[in-house]
Formats: sequence, structure tokens, C-alpha cells
Amino acid sequence: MSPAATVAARSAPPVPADPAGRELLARFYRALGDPTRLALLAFCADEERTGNDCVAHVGLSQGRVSAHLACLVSCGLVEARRSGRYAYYRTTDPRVASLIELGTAMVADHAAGVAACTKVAVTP
Amino acid sequence: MSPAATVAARSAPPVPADPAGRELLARFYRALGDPTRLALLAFCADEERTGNDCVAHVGLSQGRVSAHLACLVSCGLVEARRSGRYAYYRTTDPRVASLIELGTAMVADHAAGVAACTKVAVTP
DNA sequence: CGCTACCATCCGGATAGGCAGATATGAGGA
DNA sequence: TCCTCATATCTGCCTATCCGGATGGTAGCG
Repeated sequence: MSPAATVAARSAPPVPADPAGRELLARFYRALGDPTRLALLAFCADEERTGNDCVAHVGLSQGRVSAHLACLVSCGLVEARRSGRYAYYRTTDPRVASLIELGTAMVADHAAGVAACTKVAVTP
Repeated sequence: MSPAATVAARSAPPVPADPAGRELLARFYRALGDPTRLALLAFCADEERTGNDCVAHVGLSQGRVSAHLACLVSCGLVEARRSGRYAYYRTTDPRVASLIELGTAMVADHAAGVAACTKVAVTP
């Protein structure tokens, strides 16, 4: 009973069997793994934003924000439109909202653990 | 067309407004952003696996695999059970499968872009 | 035409996170 | 009790990725 989006709760998730595919998937999640990019994602979700709007919103250097936006566009998380000398960005794919919602829900259930997880290397 | 897992398709995704919350969410996605951890996630999805099983499966050093598993457990992506001198790991939360499926679907649509996205800094 | 606003890319410098190998801890078995 | 196996944690090295600031290109406007 489930369309594609409903996904399975059982056995094997569709993690690619080949290392290259896993590397690609991991890279995609890393695109979501930066607080600045998450802020941009949310900022561009409601309406189209220009690059300058984004720079003003996140408060980082213009070059840095441009690179973050390029990353989001490249990974399919944000759509870009050029008009004159402006670039307009917007989050359009509904799957992005689903990913964010799922992540937020899981973090809510494991906030302490996530905060404690320094990944692998401890840096005291 | 969708049960809980399908989630919303509308505007503003629930990205935390406060920087600390975004940092936490980003950290969670980074836990998914490593090919080894994705392999472990898939490996532990079908059935319970011991740490040794995991080491044999991914082929990295025992210490490294243990740390990866600790990270997955800490972030709520895998459940751990201790019995005697063995540790059993298993992916139980259905939201994990949803996250993987969504990610896989998006990567399928933007494979070239994801592959080209060296994140922000180009490393020639 | 020259000027300025907007956006993309390049350049070092700093830090997080990945890896192997060694070491520490706890449970069973002889 | 002593030994061995299954895990967990620590140490040092290295690459990926982040950042600000400089540089380069292009579109409107006076």
C-alpha cells in the first residue's frame, strides 16, 4: 500500500550496493549537513530570494553564500533562475520539505545524543 | 496520498529558527553523510548484526567501525542491544528508511550535479 | 562610455572528521 | 584464576570543507 513516497518500514532500505552510489548518496546528505545551507533552504522555501537577500539573511561573506547556493542548486535542493543581473533562488522540490521534516522529527527524539555525537573523533 | 511518512509538501519546512537547533539538525544529516555509515545502516536494516559482523562487512578497522556504530546509535539511526560480550545493532526506526528512500530518489534525479558538487571548496 | 550593483570563482588559512594501530575493559571458558 | 574474544577508546596523521577577502565578469543607469 504504498506509493513511492510512503516507503518501506521493513527490510533493506534502497542504499546503493556499489561504493560509488553510496559515496554519491553520502555527498547528498552532506549538502544538508551545514547549518548555513539549512538556513538558506528555509529562507528560500517561502518565496524566491535573490543572492543578496540570502547574503543579508545569513550574514556571511557574499562569496561564501554564493558557493553555498551553488552547492544547493547542484544537488537539486534549490532551483535557480537568472533575470538580468539578478539570480533568484527557490526551494521547489517537495521532497526537500519531507527530508527536513523527517530529520527534525528524529532530532527532536534524540537531541541529546545528536549533540553528544562528535561523529567519530573526540576533540576535547 | 500519504500517511505520516509522506510528510508535507507545502512552504516553510520546519527548519529550526535558532542557530543551535540548525547546528543540531545539520549534525544529524552529517551522520548520514558518510558512505561507511550508510553501508552499516543498510547492513543492519534486515537483521540484528554484531559488531564483528559489521567489521567484516565494511572491511575497516574494528575501532573505526565501533566509532561509526556509536555515532549511528547516538543519533538514533540504529538501536544497540548488549548481551553478554556481544553488541547487537539494528536499524528499527522506519523514518530512517524514509530518509534513505527520499535521498536516493533525489540523487537519482540529480546524480551529475551531486557528483560535481565538491561542496564549497574545489580541491584540484 | 564610464560607473556601480550583483553574482561567481580563486586564494590561502583554520578546523572538523576519517583512518589505522595500540591500548583498555568486561564476559566466558579452561 | 588465567586466557581469549568482542568491544570501546585513545593517539597521531591527513584530507575535506568551512571561512573571509580579493578578483573577474556582466547587466542596467547616468
